[in-house]
Amino acid sequence: MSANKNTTLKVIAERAGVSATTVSRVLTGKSREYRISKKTEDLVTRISDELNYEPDILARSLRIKQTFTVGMIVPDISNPFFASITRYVENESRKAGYSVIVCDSQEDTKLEKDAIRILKMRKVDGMIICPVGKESKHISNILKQNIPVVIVDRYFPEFDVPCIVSDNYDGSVQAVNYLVKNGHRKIAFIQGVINTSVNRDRLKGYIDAHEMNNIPINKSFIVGEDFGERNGYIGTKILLNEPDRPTAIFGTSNLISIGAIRAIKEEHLKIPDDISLIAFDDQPYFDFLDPPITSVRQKKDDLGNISISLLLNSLRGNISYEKKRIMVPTELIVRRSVRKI
Amino acid sequence: MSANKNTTLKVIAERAGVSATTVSRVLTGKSREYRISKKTEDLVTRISDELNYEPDILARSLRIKQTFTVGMIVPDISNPFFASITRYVENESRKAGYSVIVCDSQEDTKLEKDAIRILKMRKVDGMIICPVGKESKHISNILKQNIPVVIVDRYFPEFDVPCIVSDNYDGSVQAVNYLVKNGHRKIAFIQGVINTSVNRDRLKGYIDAHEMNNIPINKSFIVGEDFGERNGYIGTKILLNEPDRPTAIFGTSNLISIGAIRAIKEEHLKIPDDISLIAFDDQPYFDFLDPPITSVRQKKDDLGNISISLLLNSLRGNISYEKKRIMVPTELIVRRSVRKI
DNA sequence: AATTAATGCTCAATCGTTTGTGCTAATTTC
DNA sequence: GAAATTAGCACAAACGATTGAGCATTAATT
Repeated sequence: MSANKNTTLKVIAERAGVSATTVSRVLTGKSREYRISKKTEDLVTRISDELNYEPDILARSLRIKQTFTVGMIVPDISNPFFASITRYVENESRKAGYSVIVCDSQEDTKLEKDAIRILKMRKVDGMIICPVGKESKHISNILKQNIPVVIVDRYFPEFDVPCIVSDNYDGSVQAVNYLVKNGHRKIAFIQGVINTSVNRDRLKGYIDAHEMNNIPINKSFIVGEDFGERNGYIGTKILLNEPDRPTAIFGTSNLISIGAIRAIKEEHLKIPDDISLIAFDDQPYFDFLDPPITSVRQKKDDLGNISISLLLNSLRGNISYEKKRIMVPTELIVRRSVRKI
Repeated sequence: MSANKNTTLKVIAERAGVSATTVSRVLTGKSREYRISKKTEDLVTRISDELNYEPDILARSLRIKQTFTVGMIVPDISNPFFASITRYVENESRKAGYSVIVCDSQEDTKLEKDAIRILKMRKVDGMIICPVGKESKHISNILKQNIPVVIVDRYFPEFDVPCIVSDNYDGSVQAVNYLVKNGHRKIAFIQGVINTSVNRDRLKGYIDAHEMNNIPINKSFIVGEDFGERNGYIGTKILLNEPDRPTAIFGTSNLISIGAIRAIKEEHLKIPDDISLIAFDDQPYFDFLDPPITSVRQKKDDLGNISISLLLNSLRGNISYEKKRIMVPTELIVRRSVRKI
């Protein structure tokens, strides 16, 4: 009925009248290799089934130096972006026989370091990290210890490790181009955590798109310092009180954009009549906001699935562990938050 | 520098010229108890520090039958409701020295059973389960094996186990009362997964509030069968095409309500002019929807924090492990999706 | 001075697997 | 019919920690 708490190899061995070694070999599918007779094999498997045997995973892990667990570190699990990625990672891991230990770094490098220490202590077979992104040394240290790691979302150009990232540059270019096409030339940029790859790439896209369109950059239009709602709110407040107010705001995260909407409402302005808004990282509810928000969609399913399958591959020893950067395309979802001027 | 991969008790023991036993006792703080001299104690701790010793948690767990891990099962980690709860659970667990293994049951009882099997196999010290809620036997089985469990969100009245739930009944009563106060008498109810406690309690609140206000129940106003967006959409479509259309819709989850909004827009109706809407489970962005949605807020922080601290308490052997149901109050957040008629 | 008590530690078993090596009996080979 | 294979398994040592019991040595007691 219920799994017997104390069925060990030894118990099965006794009942079958063989050694624990033999039982182990049968149950790990090594009967052929070690010439266990069909008869004993059947006997052992039968008894094992009857007793509902489940190997003690701790003992096994201790011996074989594999835990069949992967560690996942995210800056904020309650952010739908990371929650979605986590979901795909968990699903695929389970199918492959791995469990996922989740750590939330709360956008804090210190906690991230701690999480890495803990995951190493727990002997995870590999890690998927969505790094805070401000520092990288503690992450390159993992590599030196030969623990497979996959980086998602924010990457570090300076060292070789598989990274799965959205095409942030292109998404940013698309967004700005779209604004320009609609007549905007005064486009503000509310950035996220400075010195993260994500922010750098989006900023570069913003700048390059301006150049491509021969529009000078107004430095006071670039504000902000993290990906949170509050930052979007504050940034927007500042922008709206510029003497030369922008005609459009590009909020580089879903939360930043929500904060921007709050500030805009507070100033009794209308989107898009008084000011246009474009967001990064599309959310299901963007369709139902007032007005529906035009945004750059990131493919969270691909980010999650690619990263976990890359990790699993390298865990299985497939040398196809290419130390490459994988770009997942972004897509502009046009709704009604941008006005033609 | 980096944690030495192979510092074991034995290594320290050799360097210190003592036995592994002594080292173990020193490092687990049992020097006094086993009369280890201050001198050896200092020596051992010094060497341990120098070598950056971290105990092998697998070996230790194997021996002491504790893993310092807790399992967390949720129906959908990408649902902000569960993601938030998970966040609090993870934070508190880490502070207490526990790690969290997260499993996503995808609202599927079969996967939930599987998750339980896996977590047991991994010898988690305890579990926090947000059950799918349609079946309970597999959960009561865990209890029989004396694994501490805390249930969150959806509970089972039939057996004794700590449950942390929102006051769904009261939230529902508040919502209906508010609608009635605004002149509504034809109130539709789009329900979630039938036969879950959450749904039963919300439905009962809906019904009782009708009774309290002497309003008869119209059975065709009760539709739906799960907590998803699609269900909200379909339910609303049906309701809007009733001959005797309701004047207000009560969507019993955030996703259901989003689906309702989609259907209402599709039918070219206006909230709240043509139809009023009230949602269960407030979301940060509800404030920015068109119009801002009135909703019943659940305190996810309390749900998460109470459940993990209850579990940790019982893990620490505090007999205060009361097999009780803990109700977390809900709160009506009035915005502008309900019209006075 | 002999006995008792306290001090400071070690031995060896144990947790449940896995694995290299070795051993016996049956079978094949020449 | 002796030697060489092969089949079929068991022994015992890991993995790295914890723990009850025990053993010297020194100090205290009578």
